[in-house]
Amino acid sequence: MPLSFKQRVFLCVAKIPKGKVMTYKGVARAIGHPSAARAVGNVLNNNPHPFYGSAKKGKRLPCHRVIRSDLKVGGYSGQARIKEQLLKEEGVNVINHHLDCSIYIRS
DNA sequence: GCTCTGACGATTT
DNA sequence: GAAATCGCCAGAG
Repeated sequence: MPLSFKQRVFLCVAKIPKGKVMTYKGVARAIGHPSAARAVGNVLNNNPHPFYGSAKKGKRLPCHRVIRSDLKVGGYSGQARIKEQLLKEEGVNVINHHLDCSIYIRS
């Protein structure tokens, strides 16, 4: 049985290396649904393993590394501020509320 | 099976 | 360049 849409999103986001970010569109295309960027956002919203609240274990999902195609931070369960902070901590340059285009992975 | 929602995307104003 | 509008897809009720 093929993995669910949310499972694919989960795995794809988990593969994003530290210090790099991926767009919702990129993730959507990576899992075979180029126009399902919105659905990807839904999955992350329902993501059971938030990054900022996890102590250890590999079950954490670095959803903060997923940004909008506009290079904007996007949302984060109502705490977009935390997301931006985490990105900065990982070496991502945020310029005028826009993320550095040189660290964004295009598939 | 239909309708509403949403951490989006691209285009137009 | 920013804001508003329409279109998009997968989940939940």
